[in-house]
Amino acid sequence: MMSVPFRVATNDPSSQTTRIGEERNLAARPSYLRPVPTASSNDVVAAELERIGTALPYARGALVIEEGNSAEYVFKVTRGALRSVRLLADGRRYITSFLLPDDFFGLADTTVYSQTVEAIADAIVIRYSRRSFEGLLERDARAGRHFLGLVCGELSAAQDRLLLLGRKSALERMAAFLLAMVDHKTNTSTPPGQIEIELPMNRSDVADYLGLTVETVSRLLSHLRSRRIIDLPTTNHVIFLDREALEDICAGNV
Amino acid sequence: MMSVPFRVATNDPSSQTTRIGEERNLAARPSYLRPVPTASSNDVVAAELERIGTALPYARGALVIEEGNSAEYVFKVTRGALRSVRLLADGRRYITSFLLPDDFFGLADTTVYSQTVEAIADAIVIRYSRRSFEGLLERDARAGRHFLGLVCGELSAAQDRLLLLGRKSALERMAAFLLAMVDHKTNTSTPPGQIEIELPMNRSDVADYLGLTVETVSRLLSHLRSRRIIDLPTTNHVIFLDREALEDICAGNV
DNA sequence: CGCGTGCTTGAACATTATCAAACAGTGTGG
DNA sequence: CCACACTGTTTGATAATGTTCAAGCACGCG
Repeated sequence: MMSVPFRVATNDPSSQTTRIGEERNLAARPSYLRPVPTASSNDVVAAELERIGTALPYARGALVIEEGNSAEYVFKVTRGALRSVRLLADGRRYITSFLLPDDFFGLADTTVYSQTVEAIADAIVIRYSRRSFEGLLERDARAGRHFLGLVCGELSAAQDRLLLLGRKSALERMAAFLLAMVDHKTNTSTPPGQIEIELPMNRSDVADYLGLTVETVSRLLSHLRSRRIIDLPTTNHVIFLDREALEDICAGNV
Repeated sequence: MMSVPFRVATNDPSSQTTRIGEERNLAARPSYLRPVPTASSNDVVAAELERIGTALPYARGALVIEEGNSAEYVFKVTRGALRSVRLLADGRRYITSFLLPDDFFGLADTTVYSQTVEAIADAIVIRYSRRSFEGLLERDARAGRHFLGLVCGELSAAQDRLLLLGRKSALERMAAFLLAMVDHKTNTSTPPGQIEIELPMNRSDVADYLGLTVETVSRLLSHLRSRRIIDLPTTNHVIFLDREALEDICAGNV
């Protein structure tokens, strides 16, 4: 019922094998040598992007972009996980989104970054200069449409989260979050009825994502465990014992 | 400090003079007769749009699009005001945005509308068939970039509202809302210190926009009035007596 | 004039935050 | 290798913010 509150992902499986600590410039051939586009829109855009991007590694905790800095680059996650953060003057924090492989970020900020992005696990991101990125959009109408589609998906996800924050209870938010997390892991074809995931973020991050406090998040998870809806063998390892119950909670059937 | 939580507006002053009850098809000349683009990007896109749009009037309370219906059209507000609504099964409601002149809507929904849009005042909207709209994007890279910019702006506004809903108090939300409303009215060049606006929406709409209840909204407005920060000569007429105080509240300085 | 809808105000209540303390896991240094 | 410190998590008690329920008010309309 709920759509996934994470940034939409593209479907190109260009799995980078770059290791942490290594840097690789993907801009190899000059533009006049690139092949004439023949494949599907997404493939062509992906190829164009690869030409102008640079893969960068970030260790857990590292700062990728900082709110207020000049928005010179656009990024795409290849590996790992990051968080996109907005801060208030008095220290209150809100996590706009968790960024996972194939998610873009920095796209919507045309002059200055409106949020800080930090790695919550060792990560690899591909960096594109905004100039070359805009050049791509200028030349290729398909690229524009492609990114329009991506940003529209993000907008739709953001609006789902507005409803979540504006009108749902703490327990409903938690259930929605867990379901979104597990649905994002559709690739892991585990047998139904015994699905499990490893959360890449800590309680504090979950709290700041759901607009709650760490204590409430902890209590809600304990509550779900006591109801045998989930299990928590370790802090970040969640086993889904009763997915339907979560969906009921999500739908408002306490 | 807060960015305006309304949809971004384009800058083309193509003020329609169509009256309520009238319908006008703007697609006059066939595409091969349209002039070669020479003006700025926005102007060209606006001209293209005018060619494929149909102006439609909606009376106060009328339904423009309904959540779940096939997303056949894209719209742009010309006159009046509308609300974009998401509903939960049990009746809880959230207002994603208020739509004012020059705002687009329906853009982000590619297959099915994800929200209901209703007129909260008599309104005129221009309707574009998605097919012709997509055709425009296909042909003209500038159109794609133009709308990418628009949707990015909306995304950024939505993220501001996520922070607002996730981390701000009721009073802070109210102050932010009032400031956003008054800033949206920058065209009315009233003398500083005595700015006033007429709210197009009722208390219930404000509540569903800020994630509060009608009673809380009412109490907050009374509170601000008793503090001589605003005045309310009639229910929807707000006079700003102390804008700085509102900005302080917004910034977290109670 | 009386009804209806939307707004305001009050009192009791619920949910979630805050404050506080204990606990678990991990890495460090003796 | 163990004790210690550090950070993140859990749990409990208390408090605050905002909701719910209830009643009265104001404005517009038949």
